Amino acid sequence: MGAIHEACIQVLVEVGAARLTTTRVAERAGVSVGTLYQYFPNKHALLAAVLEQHLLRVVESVEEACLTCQELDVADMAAALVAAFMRAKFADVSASRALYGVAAELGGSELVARCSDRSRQSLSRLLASASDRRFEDLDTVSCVLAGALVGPVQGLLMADAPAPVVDAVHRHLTTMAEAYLLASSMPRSTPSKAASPRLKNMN
Amino acid sequence: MGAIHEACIQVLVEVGAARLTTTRVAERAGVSVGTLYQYFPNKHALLAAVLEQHLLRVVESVEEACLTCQELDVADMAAALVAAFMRAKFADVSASRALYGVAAELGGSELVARCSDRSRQSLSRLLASASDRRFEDLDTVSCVLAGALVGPVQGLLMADAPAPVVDAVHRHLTTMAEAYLLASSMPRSTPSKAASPRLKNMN
Amino acid sequence: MGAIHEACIQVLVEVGAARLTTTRVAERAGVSVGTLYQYFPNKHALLAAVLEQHLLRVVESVEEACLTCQELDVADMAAALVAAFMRAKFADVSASRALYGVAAELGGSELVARCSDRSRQSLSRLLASASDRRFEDLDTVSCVLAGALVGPVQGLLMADAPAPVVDAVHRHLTTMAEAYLLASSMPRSTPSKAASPRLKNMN
Amino acid sequence: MGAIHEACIQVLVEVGAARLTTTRVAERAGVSVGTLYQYFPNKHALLAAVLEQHLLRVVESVEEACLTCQELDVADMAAALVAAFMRAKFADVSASRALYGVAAELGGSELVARCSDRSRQSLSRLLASASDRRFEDLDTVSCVLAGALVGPVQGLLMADAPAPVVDAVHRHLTTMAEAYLLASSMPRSTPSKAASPRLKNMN
DNA sequence: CATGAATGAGTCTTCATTCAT
DNA sequence: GATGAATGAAGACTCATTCAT
Repeated sequence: MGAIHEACIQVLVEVGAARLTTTRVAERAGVSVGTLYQYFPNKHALLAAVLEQHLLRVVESVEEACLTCQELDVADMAAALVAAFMRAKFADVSASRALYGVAAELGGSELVARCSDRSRQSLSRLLASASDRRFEDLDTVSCVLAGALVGPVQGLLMADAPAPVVDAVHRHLTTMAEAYLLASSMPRSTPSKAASPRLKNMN
Repeated sequence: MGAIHEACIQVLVEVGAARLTTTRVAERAGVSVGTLYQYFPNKHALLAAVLEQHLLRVVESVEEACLTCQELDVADMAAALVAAFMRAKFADVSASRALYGVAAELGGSELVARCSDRSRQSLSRLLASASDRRFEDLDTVSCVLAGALVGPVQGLLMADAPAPVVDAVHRHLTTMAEAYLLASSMPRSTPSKAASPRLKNMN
Repeated sequence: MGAIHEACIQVLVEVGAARLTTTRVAERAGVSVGTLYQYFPNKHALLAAVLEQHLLRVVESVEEACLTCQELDVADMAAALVAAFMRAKFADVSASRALYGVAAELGGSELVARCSDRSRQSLSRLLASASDRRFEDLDTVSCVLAGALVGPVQGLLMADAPAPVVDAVHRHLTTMAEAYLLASSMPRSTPSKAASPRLKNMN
Repeated sequence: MGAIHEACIQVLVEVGAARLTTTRVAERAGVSVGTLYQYFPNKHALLAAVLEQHLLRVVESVEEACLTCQELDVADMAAALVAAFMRAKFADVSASRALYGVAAELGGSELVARCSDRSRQSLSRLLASASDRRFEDLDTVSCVLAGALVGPVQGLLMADAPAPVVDAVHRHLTTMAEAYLLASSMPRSTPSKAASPRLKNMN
């Protein structure tokens, strides 16, 4: 079963979602089609299972980072979040790339929606605990932040960007996340710390 | 033929990329399959053409905004850019949504890459002309910025978000773009100087 | 289309309903599977169409006989009915035999029910018009009569009975139909004709 | 195994012959497929066994009735015969209905033929012993009579007829059988003579 | 003996593409 | 140029049967 799962990813990476056939996956897994269908009721379920695992891995990585950074300041949160997200996405680049197509194909499936939601909720919780700042519209912020990470990373994956570029983008995403979080929040009544907000006010 | 093109989008919207067939498109366009094949060598070409038009529309909208904002300050650029991008993407929501799947399917096609590149170049040119700021790593900034807009917008489209949410995100994206551009650049020493930007224009 | 229809019957005759495949039918018809599916939405529809034609042929033959014998006496009706039914069933023995399996497979389909009904109604109308007799429970009589013809004929078909046997059964069925009709009815008030009824009374 | 046998009938009743699978039968019987194949060499054998049992039950019921009515008069024979046949067929209506499809599928199998033959022979022997009448063409009569009972009963089963209809048909079948037997025979000259029937018994 | 996972040939069905009219 | 019937390769899925445990 794990073999089929793995084979599915390999086929996805090699020929893409459009040319993936159950027979090919079975062959690659070293089993017969019949066996494949003993574990997955149909092709769609197979793809969904594979996609789910991938999405969950990323979501869990994000959730974990969120829990770890609880109550830190916004800058630390931004850095940890970006790092966790990229680590998860780049853990298996080719799989991430291949599954992008699957996610699109499975379109409006609640699977994708569910994972997005989980991430956003973790994010909202995290931001609400920020030591230095207070957010008005938590849901919008977390939704925009999540999207703003996903977009560029997707771009890197699709373009098969080389490591230096990935690193540069990583740094920029951190900068952006921090800047955005500061810009979309107000300072908490804690002591003397109005430097960066003041900067913001000037724009 | 425009009718076929239009029909293709309609079918895409109604049944999705997976269930789109050349016959269905032809029927919807009020012509025969044979005629369809007179204008497009194969299904792939048809989809590519439709996708290209869509992407070009967005790219051109962005390029136009870039030209218009040349030499303004970063804050104005951010606002104009986000507005132009969202206007283009939300001009035909269902088409945008439907074509998302097509873009994924056509995967690494150079079509998508080409459009991304064009946008990034426009963006780079634009940012280089900013009256108040100077960027070190223009390419990374424009690439990250572009991705950071695409991501959240994609999310809105897939979730079929209602107008108020779209507006909220629009505002946040503007905030984010501005904050990011400021955070990733340094203040220009001399106020009114448009020499290097002007040079840029000439390329 | 007629070719496919015909081919379907041939395949049915040669390999039986269980081993009939759409590909085989198409091959036999000298067309491709695709063509077959242009005329019949699926295998079931094809079989249903073939069965329907067969059943309709028989039903129409019976209906015609019923119309022709209107208002004759019961004995003549019985003879004509049996003759019409057998003629129709034995017009294409192998097809009749082959379609028996199809009818069973398509089981409770309203197709079979509809045809049975049509026959029974014709029969009821016919019997109601008998010049010499009056029936109390027309529906039961026609239903039993129809079944009593179908049963033995089915037996002949399945056993591939030789002509002499068929003829003998034909004669017996006529005898039986006549005897049954007389036994299940009462004489009409018309003049002096009480011979056969009297026989009935004695049983 | 009886459990498998029984399970087979249940599956037949519930999902029909077309959707019957060996696995489903095994599951229903509470054993594994492997075990099923220990008792039946293949699916066909299983179905044949089940069908055979059913047919034999009916045949034996008829044979028993035939033995019991030996040397009675034709009217009593008809009544007893019809009653025995219907009792057997309606003992398990759903099973009878389900097995109809199996019988058709197993088509020209000698199984069906063998059972028909046994019934016809019993019937012939019975009729030969009739105290009041003498038949010329015993084989044709019994074959026609058997068929004339099977046909209407099959119709009732397929239509899932309600009890009153079944009763009405029962009565009509009795009338018909009696009428037919009288019409296809000649009166015996000597009343009490059981020589030839007795001879028949010895064969 | 029982088990049930594995097998893979065999079915139905779809659809991009062609080409004679 | 337009048409749309014909094509047939390809794919999803089923299920009778086997055999190692």
